[in-house]
Amino acid sequence: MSFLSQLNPQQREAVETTEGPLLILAGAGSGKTRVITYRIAHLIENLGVMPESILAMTFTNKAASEMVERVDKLVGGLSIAKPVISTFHSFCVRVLRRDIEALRIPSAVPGNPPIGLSKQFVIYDEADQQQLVKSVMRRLGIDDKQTTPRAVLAHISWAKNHMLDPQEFYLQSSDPKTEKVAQIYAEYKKELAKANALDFDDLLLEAVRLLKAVSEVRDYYNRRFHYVLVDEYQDTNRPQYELMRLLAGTRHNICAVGDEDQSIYSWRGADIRNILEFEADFPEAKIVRLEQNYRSTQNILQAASAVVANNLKRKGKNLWTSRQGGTKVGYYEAPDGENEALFAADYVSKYLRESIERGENARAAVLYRTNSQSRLFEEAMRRYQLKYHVVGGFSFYERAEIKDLISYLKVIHNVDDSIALLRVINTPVRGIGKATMEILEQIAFETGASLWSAIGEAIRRQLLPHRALGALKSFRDLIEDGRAMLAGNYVERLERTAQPTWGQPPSAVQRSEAPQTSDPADDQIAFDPAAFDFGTEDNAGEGARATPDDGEPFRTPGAPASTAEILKFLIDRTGYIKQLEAEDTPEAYSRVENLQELVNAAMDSRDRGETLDQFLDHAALVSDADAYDEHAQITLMTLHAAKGLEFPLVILAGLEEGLFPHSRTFLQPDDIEEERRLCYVGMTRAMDTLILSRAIYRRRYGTDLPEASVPSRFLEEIPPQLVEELGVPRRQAARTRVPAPQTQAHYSYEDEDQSASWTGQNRPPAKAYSGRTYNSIENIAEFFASRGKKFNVAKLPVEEPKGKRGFRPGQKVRHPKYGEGTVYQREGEGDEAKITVQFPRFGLKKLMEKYAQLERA
DNA sequence: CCCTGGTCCCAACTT
DNA sequence: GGGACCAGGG
Repeated sequence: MSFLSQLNPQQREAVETTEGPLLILAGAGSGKTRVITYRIAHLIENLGVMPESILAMTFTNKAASEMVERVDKLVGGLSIAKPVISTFHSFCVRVLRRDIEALRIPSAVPGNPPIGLSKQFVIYDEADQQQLVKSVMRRLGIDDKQTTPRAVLAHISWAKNHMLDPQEFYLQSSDPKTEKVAQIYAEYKKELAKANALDFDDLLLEAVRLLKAVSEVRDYYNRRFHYVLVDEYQDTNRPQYELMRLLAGTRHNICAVGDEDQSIYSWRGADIRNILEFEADFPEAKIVRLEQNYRSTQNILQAASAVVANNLKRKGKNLWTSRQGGTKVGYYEAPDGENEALFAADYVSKYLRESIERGENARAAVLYRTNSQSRLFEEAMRRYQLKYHVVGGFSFYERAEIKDLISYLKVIHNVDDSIALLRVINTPVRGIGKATMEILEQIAFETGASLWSAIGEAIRRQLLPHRALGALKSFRDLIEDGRAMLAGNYVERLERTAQPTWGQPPSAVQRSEAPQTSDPADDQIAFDPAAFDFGTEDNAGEGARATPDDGEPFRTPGAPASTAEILKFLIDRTGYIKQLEAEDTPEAYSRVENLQELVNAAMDSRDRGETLDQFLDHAALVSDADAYDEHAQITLMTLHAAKGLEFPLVILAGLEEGLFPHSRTFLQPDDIEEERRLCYVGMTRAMDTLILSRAIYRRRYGTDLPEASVPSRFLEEIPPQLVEELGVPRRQAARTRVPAPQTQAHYSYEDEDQSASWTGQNRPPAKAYSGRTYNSIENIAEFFASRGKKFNVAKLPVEEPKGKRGFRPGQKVRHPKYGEGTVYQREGEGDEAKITVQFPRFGLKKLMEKYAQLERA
């Protein structure tokens, strides 16, 4: 009971109103998360509600895990049962994995399998979706120059977010272009079904459809969950809204928390009406407003409020803070983007140093509108030797090598996943080229089956040249072996096929054991937590592997192999890592490291007792925002990713018309309002200091000449008395000529006398990035690798060439095209021999000795 | 059949 | 700044 005394009267009212619909309008920094977690704790501790009958839904995994942690602190140790705190998407995946087969309908043809997805469905990410749309468009003969797959996908997603199926979408389309999109949408949907796959939007849609269509399933959840909380309610879309209503059942114990001023996801289908019309949906609803801000100073709050006050579509509120005054909002006008970034680095480093000296919370964030802005800030931070953390951009699971291996797992998990299959069928190359693939696709199309079936068909009916068939067979064997490992009958398969293809056969005692059925206790009493394992762990029932057994592939013979074991098998058998190591470039080694990291992730997953499909779900559902590290001193991220966070210092960069607000939003007044809310979100992240900045000249694409920018309209919306201009007087900006592209020296502060400017004494070190001099070739390669660039370091000649006819390093040779050169290196033997030759005019060339018509010179 | 280099075209936010 | 695609050489 004691923790309730830590709340203000409004917060307390929100916490103690447990029955019936409740809308909590929580202004920025008003203690929203605190209210949600205390409310859960109150239900459990004071009212004796069973934890597992509480469901809280958030948007990001990060928000969910923070909530879990905080609830744990409040009621920790009280009970093993836990409330279910999950993202919408993860929740839906769990619901679907359990019961999606209830949506199946029997086939019209007796004996045929039922129509509809199986529990083994896979989740398609954006890249997968694009591939699929592209192939559909190709087949329909639609020119992808005029209508890009990207644009089509955006339309499809829009339709899904508004719960329109292809027919409905077609009926409402008014122009030929949209009609075409509807046609693609219909085909796309069929293809997904064929692949036993769902895209992100489907996860929500299908869960809603399931709950609507199957009353047993709905009843199950209604018996199970008595209290439902929804976080970030302003950002829910139509399917999420319906899901919430379905889960609320007849009890209507629904608690929605949100702030209409922070609605920033309308492009994802978020419907601000959900929050504005909550009372209409639930007439008996109670509304509590949290208007005391505990985060920001008065100056910051006033400035932010003044901006958002220009919006028409809002309920309006009066946020107040007891933190009177505070430093003014800073505004810095940089001559260009590079300077803006250097200013930020300079300011942050000074700020952090001073904070640390005063023993204060030393954390800062640079926020921007678009991910591509991060590059300049990263470079500036490195120049100042500051450690920073970037949220977003390229995520781990988007790396090519990671996607390759994940795709292998996907195919093993579900052979009909044609998109994954396409990705790996010739990766690493095994001689399955374009011609072969065209025939396979033809077969698949004609038989109406997946590519996998087409492979079987092609082999059975000998529809391809010998060599292609061989390659296909070896691919099929690889996948079948993986599947056998997964099913736990690898040994049987080995004995049956009598050709051990991989390493040494596991020293296993053969045991015929059916692949574990995932959930034998499907229909249990409503509140057995084990029956519905939403928790973070505790799947550790019957099927779980024993202790970790790194090193040896099989400790439990005959049992299904873990994801990690299958991964190791794949890496070994495909020679993926070996091939990378042979490349012998910094980039290749960093890929190897990534793969090792993937195996580690799989081991962690196994230790949590997860199965392959759970591992794949995780890989599909982790997001960039989840990579946020709260201990990092400096964080760079987009405004969207910053939602829900707070920092003592916030630098909000790129306040320019066209960038922020973004040019794509100019046409629609509603879109501009959303940009303004985004600005509000950004400004209210700041606790003590808020700096806004803008570049007078900005380069749009790497090489183009910089363009002059117009200050963002949001700047003018801030009352001038709250703002203080920082740094360089205007004359300096005027003096700045349009810089020639890529001339680093121009921006170094030593160039111009700016001792009186904002740079103060804290000059950037003269050395290049991270203070290292990159003078040797290895260093340069390392530098490029650290920036994700390709840079091949020629291997020093170490081996003695053995070939009798071969050319030796040092020899002079003549090439018909490149002229005379000197042999630098020789690799491989016989037909495989490659020699690297230094040509005076053309540089290093790696040539196949067999083909290149080299002569002695 | 694979690899490289050149060219074209794109570039908002994210579960 | 970079991904996708294509042509040409090995």
